[in-house]
Amino acid sequence: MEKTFDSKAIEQRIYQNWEAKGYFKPNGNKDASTYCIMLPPPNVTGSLHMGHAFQQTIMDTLIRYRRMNGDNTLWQAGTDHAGIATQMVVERKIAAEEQKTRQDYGRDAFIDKIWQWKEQSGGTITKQMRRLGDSVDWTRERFTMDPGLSKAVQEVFVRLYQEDLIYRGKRLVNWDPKLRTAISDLEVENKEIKSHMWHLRYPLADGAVTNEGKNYLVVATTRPETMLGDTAVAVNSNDPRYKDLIGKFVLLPLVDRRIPIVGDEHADMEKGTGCVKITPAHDFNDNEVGKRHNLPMINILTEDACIREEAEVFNTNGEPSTEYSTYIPEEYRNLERYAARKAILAKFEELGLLEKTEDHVLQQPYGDRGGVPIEPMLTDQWYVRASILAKPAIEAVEDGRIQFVPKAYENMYFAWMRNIQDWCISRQLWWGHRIPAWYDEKGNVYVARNEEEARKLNNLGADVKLRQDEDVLDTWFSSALWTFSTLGWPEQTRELKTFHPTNVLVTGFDIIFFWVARMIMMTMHFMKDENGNSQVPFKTVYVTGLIRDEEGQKMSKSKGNILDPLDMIDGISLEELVTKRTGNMMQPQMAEKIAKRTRKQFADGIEAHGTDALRFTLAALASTGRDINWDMKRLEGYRNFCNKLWNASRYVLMNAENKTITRPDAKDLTLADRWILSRLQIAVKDLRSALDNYRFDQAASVLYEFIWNEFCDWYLELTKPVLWHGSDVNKNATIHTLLRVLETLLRLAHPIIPFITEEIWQNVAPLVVDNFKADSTIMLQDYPAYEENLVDSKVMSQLDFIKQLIINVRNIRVEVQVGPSVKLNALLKATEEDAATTSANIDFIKALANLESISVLAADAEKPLSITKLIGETELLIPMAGLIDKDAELQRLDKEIAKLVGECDRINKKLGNESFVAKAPANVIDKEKEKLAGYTAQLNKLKEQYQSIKNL
RNA sequence: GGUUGCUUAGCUCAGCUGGGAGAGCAUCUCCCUUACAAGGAGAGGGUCAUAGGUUCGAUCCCUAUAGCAACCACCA
Repeated sequence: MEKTFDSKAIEQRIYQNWEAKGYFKPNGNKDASTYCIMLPPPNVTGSLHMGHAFQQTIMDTLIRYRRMNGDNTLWQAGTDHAGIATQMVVERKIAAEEQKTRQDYGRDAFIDKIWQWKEQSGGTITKQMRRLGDSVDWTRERFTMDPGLSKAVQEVFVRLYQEDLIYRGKRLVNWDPKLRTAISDLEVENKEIKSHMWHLRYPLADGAVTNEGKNYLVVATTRPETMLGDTAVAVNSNDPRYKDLIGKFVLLPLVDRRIPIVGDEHADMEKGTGCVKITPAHDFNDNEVGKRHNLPMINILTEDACIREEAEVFNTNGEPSTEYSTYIPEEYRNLERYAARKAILAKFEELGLLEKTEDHVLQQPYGDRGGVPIEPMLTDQWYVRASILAKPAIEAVEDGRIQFVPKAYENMYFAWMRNIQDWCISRQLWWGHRIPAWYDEKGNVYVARNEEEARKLNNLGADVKLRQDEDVLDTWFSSALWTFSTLGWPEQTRELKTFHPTNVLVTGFDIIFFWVARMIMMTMHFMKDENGNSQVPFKTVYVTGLIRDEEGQKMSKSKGNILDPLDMIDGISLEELVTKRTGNMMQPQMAEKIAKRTRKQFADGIEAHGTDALRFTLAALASTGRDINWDMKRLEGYRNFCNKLWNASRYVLMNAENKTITRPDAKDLTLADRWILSRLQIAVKDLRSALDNYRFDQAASVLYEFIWNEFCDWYLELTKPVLWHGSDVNKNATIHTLLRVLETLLRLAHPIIPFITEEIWQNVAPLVVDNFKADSTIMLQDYPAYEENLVDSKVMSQLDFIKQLIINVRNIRVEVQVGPSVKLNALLKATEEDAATTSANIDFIKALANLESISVLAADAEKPLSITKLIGETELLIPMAGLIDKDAELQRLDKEIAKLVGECDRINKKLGNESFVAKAPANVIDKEKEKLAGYTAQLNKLKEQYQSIKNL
């Protein structure tokens, strides 16, 4: 074996073997319990980021753990077509390479182009998942636009429509003028921007005047350009300044539109001027006001947010209306919205109608994909009546059929679900599931699984021309069906029956609303058990935090702080890293800054750490669902840990080499052997409990602690005296124990660090596993079970004493500055038990503490001048008359005595406190008393030592 | 504006139902000892954000404050 673990070469070889042998498939055991995790489908053309690596490490750990437990285990994987994101990528690509738009291509050709792109780049992320060691059943990989899944989407749409849970309507939606599509509320991000508040004068009509005698009202607005679509001015009905004007009219400047003054609670007397311009077609609040007052809606914008040549006028129900003129002054026509704003403000100024301009900070809604301000826009869209579907979905979490880990996220879920708005599911895109609705020439709509069915169901003859709805569905519509569509629904497949409901969903909190909530709603509506009760999609939602950079910043391309998990695994040179971070940027001006920072932070690039180190780090950081600030040091530490395990294994294998090792008699085991076997059981117990409770951080620390601090630091050292000087039976017993413990802990650690454990196991298992089969794999071995009867607490306390003894000798060496190579003589004034332990294990003690001799003094023996330490009630003495630095030793003892006196005082005070004695529980009082007794005994011995040294 | 979470060693974070705080990294000292210098043996380091309260006892429970973060809503 090499001195270090060559992760790159070994990992890929191992993974290929696993996959080729079909180890990732369910075992099909009908008697076993089933365990299923659905991979949140990543964007098919995307690539792996830290969040994926994090979540997948957790999923793979759970899956491997369950698989080793014998469960019939399925990790279902697949990818998402990611409608907007993918379409944008391809649009950018054809723009850059061919100077073409999707319209140049035409719908069908453009979609073909996307499919080509998908074929070409679609494998990236699944390849990366393989590098992570993900044990997903690749034979069942799915894609949201597969025929099967598309059928599920269609079926769900049609059924929901038939149940009146999907409807079409002309409503105000969040419109992305760059992508020219509607988006859902969730896809809107508010950004704080500096802008202005403009106060505009609207002249009163019919000679009306305000209380103050003015012949105009002043409205305050941040969006003056929308005034072209105003259909009212609202004032508060209780506002003494204006209430008399309610029912009168203003004459809207520029278009001379006579519009009413209405009284509405929306107008806040405290804010602005108290008068609000009402633009029902371009503002959500105004739209509500419009409904309350039966106001017409005037759409003045095109789908790319330019001023129309002619407005569209609708009545309050969205039907075309002639109540107002569609006239728009020529000077504003076709102006982009912000140019229009400028022009309109200029005109108001010119007319003397711009009363004032104030600085104003406002939250402006932006499309999360397009990155431009969204525009509330009056369009025909499809909606899901989410509030109805939400009801059972809320109940399922309330009554615990679905549990969130950490639980705190349930509140977030409830808050959103209890106030859920209808979900706009149509998108004016080309890439996605086309809406299965057809229109005849009169505009009647027919929803069906296909055109033929539409005709048949509605008795439409061949002479009726039908055209399919142009729009596609929101990507999240198909992802919402993920748990059952991937298993074959609407067919009643065996997989669906076996694996649904699934067990755990591992995902980020950022998509609880986008995905988790909608998945629960859709699944519970469509999936029923044999009794007709709703099935949940999963029983547990494990919510991870976000992985941020070392400064706590979100990782993003534009910030140039992205870390690629593959680079942590394989390493990357500085130049490549800089190129990667600065290449293909949306804002090239940032490139220099990013390059500079990257060069500073990663002066030597990134070293290869191996998959296992990355996975172990991610597990160790997975604590409470909090965000994680990524720390390269942590990764290095755990890479060292993997190396430690590797070298410990080398030690074990070197000692087992060319020897016939047989199962030893129990009596031939040394104390150290028996101790590590006990200690191993405790690790097994702790690790199982950590994994059962989704505490991957605890699992990692149990492994780290056991492997490094117990197995390597103590046990391996304790085996050396046996292997070098011990009897043959002891040697055999110790080597056997080394192999047995190593083999067990490899299985224990395998779910988190699969590669290194497999590689070592292949060498260790043949030496210790009964009936070892040549082509077996660690991933299908039994996960270690806790065996309580193997835990010997007496052995553990004996070894604990030995450890303390050795540590104290080492401490003395440092205190008196005697190097570790100098052999010392030690004496003990020991309790009967400690004396027995010492003499039975004298070789261990002598070897690890590097002692020439150690002997137990008789109870009444004179104590020679020594440096002395206390181990419980036993005194350790190192006679070293000439070596003692009297002052230093006295000082040290002083310090220790003072500390103990302090402790004793505190406890005495506590025990003297009447209310403490009266009210504290008995066991707490006993504990304090015990402590006091112990401290007092120690104190006395220390004082004795102090005296003897002082008398020197 | 509302909600939730966070504030513990220089850094990153654990700390289960209240009984005088732990890890890794970093720092300091000594050691290339036949598994490992990506190592070994030791050491130092904390008013548990602040102020009140409940309690015999508070890092933990309650209230308020400050700072940070996220989410939701809204600002015409």
